[in-house]
Amino acid sequence: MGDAAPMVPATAKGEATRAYLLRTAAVVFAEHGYAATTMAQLIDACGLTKGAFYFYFRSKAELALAVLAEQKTRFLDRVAAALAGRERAVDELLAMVPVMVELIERDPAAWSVTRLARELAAEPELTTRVREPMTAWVALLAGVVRRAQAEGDLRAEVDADALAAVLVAAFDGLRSLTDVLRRPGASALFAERARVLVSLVDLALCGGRGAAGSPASLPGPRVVPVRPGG
Amino acid sequence: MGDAAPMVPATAKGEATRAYLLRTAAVVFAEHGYAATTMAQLIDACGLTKGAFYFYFRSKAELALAVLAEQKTRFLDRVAAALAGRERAVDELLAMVPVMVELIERDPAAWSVTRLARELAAEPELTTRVREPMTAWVALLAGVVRRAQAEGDLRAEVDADALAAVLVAAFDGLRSLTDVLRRPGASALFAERARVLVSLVDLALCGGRGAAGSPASLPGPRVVPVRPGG
Amino acid sequence: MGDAAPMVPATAKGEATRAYLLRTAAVVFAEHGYAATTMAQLIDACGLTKGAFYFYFRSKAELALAVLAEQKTRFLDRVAAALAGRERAVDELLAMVPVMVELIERDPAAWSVTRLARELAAEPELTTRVREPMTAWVALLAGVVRRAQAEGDLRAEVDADALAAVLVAAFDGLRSLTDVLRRPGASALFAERARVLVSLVDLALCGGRGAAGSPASLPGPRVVPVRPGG
Amino acid sequence: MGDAAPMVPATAKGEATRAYLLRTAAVVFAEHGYAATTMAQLIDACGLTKGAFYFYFRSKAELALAVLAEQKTRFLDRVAAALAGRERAVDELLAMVPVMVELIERDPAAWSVTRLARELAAEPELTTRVREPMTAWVALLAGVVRRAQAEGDLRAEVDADALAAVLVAAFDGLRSLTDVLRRPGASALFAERARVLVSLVDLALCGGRGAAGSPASLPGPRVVPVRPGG
DNA sequence: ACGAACGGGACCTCCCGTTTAT
DNA sequence: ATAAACGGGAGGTCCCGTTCGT
Repeated sequence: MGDAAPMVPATAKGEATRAYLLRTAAVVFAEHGYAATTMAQLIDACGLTKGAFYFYFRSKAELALAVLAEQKTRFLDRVAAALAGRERAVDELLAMVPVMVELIERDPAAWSVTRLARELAAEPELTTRVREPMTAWVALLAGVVRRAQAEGDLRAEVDADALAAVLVAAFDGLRSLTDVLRRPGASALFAERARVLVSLVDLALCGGRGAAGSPASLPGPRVVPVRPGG
Repeated sequence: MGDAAPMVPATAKGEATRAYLLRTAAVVFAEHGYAATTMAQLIDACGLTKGAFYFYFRSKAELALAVLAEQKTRFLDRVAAALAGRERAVDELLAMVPVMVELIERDPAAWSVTRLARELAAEPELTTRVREPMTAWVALLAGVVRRAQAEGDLRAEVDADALAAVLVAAFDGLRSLTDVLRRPGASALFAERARVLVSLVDLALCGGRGAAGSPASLPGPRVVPVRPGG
Repeated sequence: MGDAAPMVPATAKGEATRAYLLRTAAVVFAEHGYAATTMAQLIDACGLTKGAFYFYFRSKAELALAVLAEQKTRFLDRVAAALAGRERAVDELLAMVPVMVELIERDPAAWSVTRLARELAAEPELTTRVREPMTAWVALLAGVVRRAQAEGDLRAEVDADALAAVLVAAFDGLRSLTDVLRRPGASALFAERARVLVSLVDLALCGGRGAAGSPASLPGPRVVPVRPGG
Repeated sequence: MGDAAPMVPATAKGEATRAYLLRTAAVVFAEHGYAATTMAQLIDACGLTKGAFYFYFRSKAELALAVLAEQKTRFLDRVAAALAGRERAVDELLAMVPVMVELIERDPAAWSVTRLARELAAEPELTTRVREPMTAWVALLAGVVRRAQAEGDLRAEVDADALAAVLVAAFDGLRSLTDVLRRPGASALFAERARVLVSLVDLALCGGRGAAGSPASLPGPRVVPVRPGG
């Protein structure tokens, strides 16, 4: 979708190799970011030659862009799959964050997208091509929000786009903050804070529905943790 | 003494220059980030010479760290000043985000801190020195939250530290997202979304108090905008 | 593989180039020392490009270390070869210095090793890797001394290690002194003084055996020159 | 003596300061060598200002040259003083090395001269001015050797200049080697090896006289250590 | 004599994307 | 395709000797 990339190999094997490179590069980028990652590292990690590598991707930026695009689709799809089968949109909305947390825990490269996007956005000529993944996320969420509003499960006064943006941003910020303050148990911390975020939304806009049928006035224990570890 | 141990200027003039460099560098860093900022840029942005920089800061990293520290203090102080005089902690809490938004609009370098922190955190040896600004923010917020809880204006079940982290992260993420999606009117968008964030907290945990005396059940128009720009 | 881990060329041609670089660098280092030698010098001395060097050696220090190692082996081997076939260890010992003098005259880079070692030893992290060549020399000599003692040709009371160290040091010092006092005829001077050194050892510890069958009491003219050039 | 330096302060206080700077610089140079020593270090170590420092010495090279000259005189004088009062030249000769060892142990900067000389000799324009200290040493020794020969205590066939050069070179080489192989007990090792050097000379050319009246054929225990520490 | 700032050169390092032989 | 070599640019660091007010 909107690949815009040149050099798409014709053979099936070529396609497979390309996919492999993309996935491997995603991991390396996720670890060091765009600028700090060197072509040599990338090439090494993939185990092939400079020549071969440059056969698939014209340049570092080209590669990063491709990684971005692929990773976006991949993650979006997986989230959609995990969310499928829920009756009401509001349930999707509230389940989304935990699902994402779990996905990220299993595949840390998954959310590398935003980091890459941030770094690439700096170069003016790439800005446009980089917005996609972020806007896609916001759009996805906004759609869910709107459906929930239509179904009467979420206050109608809220601007769906704004709320979606806030949620994406908060999630990304949380990930980022946890990264900076990296220390033992960071992963658990991240998950817990993400839950706090969800419960904020739930309580404010959905009447505490997330708390499994409990009355809105008081958050259920699962949703708003009463002291971490307490 | 020779110039082996500059770093701490002896005269008032020196102090002034150092501060000037710090402020100028903050702006440049805020625009391009750490890695993408070149010493040359820094140098001619402030009109001094290479020597002057080397005189005050041993290295680019040293400079960035100093910017970080100064900016943190500066911003923290200004927010504290703007918040002073409020009777209840919950009012501080709810007012904080708008105050920060305003500060940032007036002085875009102010929030450059987190961007710098993120980039510097990548280098393992700096990680420790970089955590401070972020933790300082979280700690500040957590304090306010706890006071609001003690005063009975904010649900006691919420973990203050987690909530504080979520707020800081969300705010930062919002800023970041707005940056990536930079387009005309981004600033207004940022402000508006920040308000959405606040109202989430207000509605979820403070009973909609921020809505200037209006009953909790429905957000006042000022607080939760019904469609952006509408 | 990419160029992240060159250092060990895969092909014969690569091996040859590496060896060529090593030998060329040895000459340049021998002339100017480590610190005073610039990468640019090195690069155009061998006619290749910056990239080529970086391809084979991570850094200047790395290069110097490699030169050190190669030159040590090389020189050690050549001396060993030139000494082979002598019946008694004492003959090896006494022949060694002249042999080395000749080798150095033919290939001035050969003894650059010690100069490099001295300069590199200054940096604490290299000290360890730099000791090798020197200790190898001392060890080699000490071995010969011990064998000569065992064969009854050299006074047994002398500590072999100490004597070996003195000889290596004296030889190196001589070379160094001659360098500093560089002037026409320095090479001949060096050779002559080296002979004086040998004759000291011969007379003191081997009974003047070096003097080709002449009685110990008086040094033969070949061994202890009566006036230089006379 | 042959100071050749400009900027000789007229006042007594100026003279004193200059001397102080010279001595302090000698220590710093002794530790790091010429190239690795920075002006800032020097200035710092002396505790005064750049301006002040440059008032006394036009440049780093100028300073090093001055240090060289001063240190040479200083050391030469002290050795001469320590040697005075010996009846025969041969005794002076044999005592010289131990005396020097002791001096160096007490004042490590003393022998920094040769290191400085070596480094400075690299720059062609300084070569001439740098030879002095080394030649002075050789000349001093050669004089003693000649007197000993005249007094009949040292074989006459040996070329005095060559022998002197060998001794100076060997001593310096020993110092250098010990430096490179720096490890616990280096100082003691140096002293011991220096004794071995002396005994070589003694046995070869003076009939084992250093061994306090013992017959020439066998080195006395004090002179040629029978295994170190044994 | 001091602190500050100048001013510029040189060096090492790093890495990107290409090109050549084999 | 692989290893080797090209080719060049840019950035950070370092430091030297000078100069300006005070």
